[in-house]
Amino acid sequence: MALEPQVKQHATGIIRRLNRTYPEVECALAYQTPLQLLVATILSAQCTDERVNMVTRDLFKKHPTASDLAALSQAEMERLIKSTGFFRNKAKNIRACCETLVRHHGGDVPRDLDQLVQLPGVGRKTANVVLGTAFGMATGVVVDTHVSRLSQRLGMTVRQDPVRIEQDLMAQVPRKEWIGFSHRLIHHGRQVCKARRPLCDQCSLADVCPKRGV
DNA sequence: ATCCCGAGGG
DNA sequence: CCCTCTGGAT
Repeated sequence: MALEPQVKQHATGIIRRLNRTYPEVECALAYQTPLQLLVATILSAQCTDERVNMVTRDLFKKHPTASDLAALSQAEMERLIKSTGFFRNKAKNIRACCETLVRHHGGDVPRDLDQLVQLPGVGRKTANVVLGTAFGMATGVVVDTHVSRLSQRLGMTVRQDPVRIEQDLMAQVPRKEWIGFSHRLIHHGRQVCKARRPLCDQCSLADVCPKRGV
């Protein structure tokens, strides 16, 4: 199914503006290894990145590797990550996830989307972040709450389902831009195109946005 | 569709 | 008080 030329032009204009506005932007989560990015991304569900970084700074200082993290008790892990919310599920998932990595992957993170998604607590969004950011292997566009909201406002999709949204975006955005596009949209969504009160008067995408001022 | 869940903004 | 924050599993 061929894409309308004007749809692709619309996307090109959005990408160009994002790249000019945020030439340096990258992943806002702090990490030193792929394993740490994986854990930080699991913690980032329904939580601000600043809070995740506060928690992981202490967590990774004493427990930097998968085997360190797998060795923590459920109660101790819960205590360390409590302020990120969903702490029971996240603690259980991180422990099981690290246990699996130690047992089946030598404590390393697999560079494979299908294997990543099988890990407890790891969905498509998390897997795309890790592969694209830590390994430089873009397997898709990262679709989180910000990317969903902004791609809808910008008229790049009318879907609600994250998988459908990702398909629409992958068709409009060149592969080499997938990860940068994701991070810039997320950054723009936090700073300007906010969920509650979007700052349309200071938005560098306003001239190509169907929803500007709404 | 629903649950998990703390923290901050308005 | 209500909404939102880089979701995932059931």
